[in-house]
Amino acid sequence: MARKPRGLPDKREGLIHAEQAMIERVTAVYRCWGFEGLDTGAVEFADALGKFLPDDDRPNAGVFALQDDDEQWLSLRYDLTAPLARFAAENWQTLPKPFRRYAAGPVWRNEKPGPGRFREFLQCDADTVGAGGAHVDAEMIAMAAEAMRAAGAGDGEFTVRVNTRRLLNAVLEGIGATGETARLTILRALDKLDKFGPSGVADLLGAGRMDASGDFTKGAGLSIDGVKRVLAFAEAGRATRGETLEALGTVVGTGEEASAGLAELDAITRALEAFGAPETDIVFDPSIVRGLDYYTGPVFEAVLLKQTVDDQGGVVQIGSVGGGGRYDDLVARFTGEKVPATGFSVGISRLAAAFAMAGTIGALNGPVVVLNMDRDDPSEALRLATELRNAGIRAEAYMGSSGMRPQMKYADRRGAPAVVMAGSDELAKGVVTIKDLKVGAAKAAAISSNQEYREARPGQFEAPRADLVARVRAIVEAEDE
RNA sequence: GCCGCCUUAGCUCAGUUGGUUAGAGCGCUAGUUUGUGGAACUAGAGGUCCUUGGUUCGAUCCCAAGAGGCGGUACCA
Repeated sequence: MARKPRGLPDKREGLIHAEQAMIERVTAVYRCWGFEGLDTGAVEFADALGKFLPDDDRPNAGVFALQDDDEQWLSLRYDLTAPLARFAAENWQTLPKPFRRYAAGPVWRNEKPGPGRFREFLQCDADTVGAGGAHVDAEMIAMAAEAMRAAGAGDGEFTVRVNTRRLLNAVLEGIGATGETARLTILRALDKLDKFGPSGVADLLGAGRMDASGDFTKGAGLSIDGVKRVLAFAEAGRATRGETLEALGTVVGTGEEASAGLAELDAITRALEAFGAPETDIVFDPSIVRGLDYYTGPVFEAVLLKQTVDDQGGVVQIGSVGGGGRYDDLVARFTGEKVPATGFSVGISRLAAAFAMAGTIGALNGPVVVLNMDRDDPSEALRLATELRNAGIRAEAYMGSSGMRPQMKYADRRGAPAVVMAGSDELAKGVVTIKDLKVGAAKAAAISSNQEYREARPGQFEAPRADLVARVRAIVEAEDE
């Protein structure tokens, strides 16, 4: 049976093109900000990828893993950050420091896929390794907003939301949540503010929450007062960065970690202003948590606000299309030496999927198709196609064995801007017949009877054989505008 | 992982109270038109009725298990 594992998408021309174009525009932004390219292999030793080592029971939980000849565990990379940490650790001596690189390529996660969620997808990252300080994070944040715009998100279609782990820690400390299990449960609940709203999050912080299928999720078991304080923090986001900072000041308390967190956001604000980052693109959002493990300071997330609808007409919440943050301990795992680092990643596949659902990915033009008018001897079609290609026009001679009508349908389905015909009639007259398919389709819309349609031959004309290239080029160039 | 729903043609779905050749619409391939995309008409191709086991004289239909799909939830480094 021909069947495809889900989450591993087949991509046709239009999507391939959209993703590649997006990668080119995003990496152009990264290069402009001074980052250099780095490619690493798709597979790493499993232990280089972090704590998610394959175990004997479930070697493929989360990551795709396999054993080498010598029985070492290898894994397909699940992001581009862990391989960077491995590379930086291995080559630290010889690298310019701080090391600033970008990378683009596929990553794999063995998780349940859904709309906009894949098991193989493209990411486009930029990271600065070996530099601490809020201005370095602010650079990532400002560049992230620019990258989102380069990727095709317009005014009001996205925001970059920023938070810091320090404030989260301060709040947890403030309500006396010291146990690791409780901390994780609270952070996970916070992260779902977007999804479930304040009352859903309150349930998760308290006793627990029942989902639509009747399944129950146990909550963090906080007191009423604890729930109130955590929610007050999560909902402290305001329209501007300054207002949010002010609101946060009243809910995070006066502890050391709280002050450090506020100072961090304040420093980021000042740097963002220096970078000229638009206030509308970047907000502080205390409910942003991100993944739980390797981030140590500021965390940020790019969210697509643009409304997307699937082919059944249902609204799809795409949500996060990029993320990043500071990870000061990742390189230390290899070298033992603490190396500060921060980075950002655009989820190219998810963004492209969102744009495809929003209908912003247009169909590409196909090649000019030269019809084969002589089943016994296709030479003339081959010659004409060659002549067009030599002139730099994308063209092919029809390679099938069908008659005229299927050949026209073929050209139509390929999105050909034009077809060229040269049968015995044309050869005798020293001409070629050229049909502009787009013009033809437009004219045909006004014709109802088939007989009239056939006689009118809309969009079609004869040209001297010598004018072939010039006449076809005019049609192709008109299409490209 | 857990919960719920689902699985018959490429797609959307009928249908058989368990009976011999399983249907429609759309799509596809072609013809009507030496040699013209859409429309119309005509013809054709395409199915282990998800799989395996059970019950039965007989299963696409009943029972069980499994796989796959969709949605929710958990996890998401």
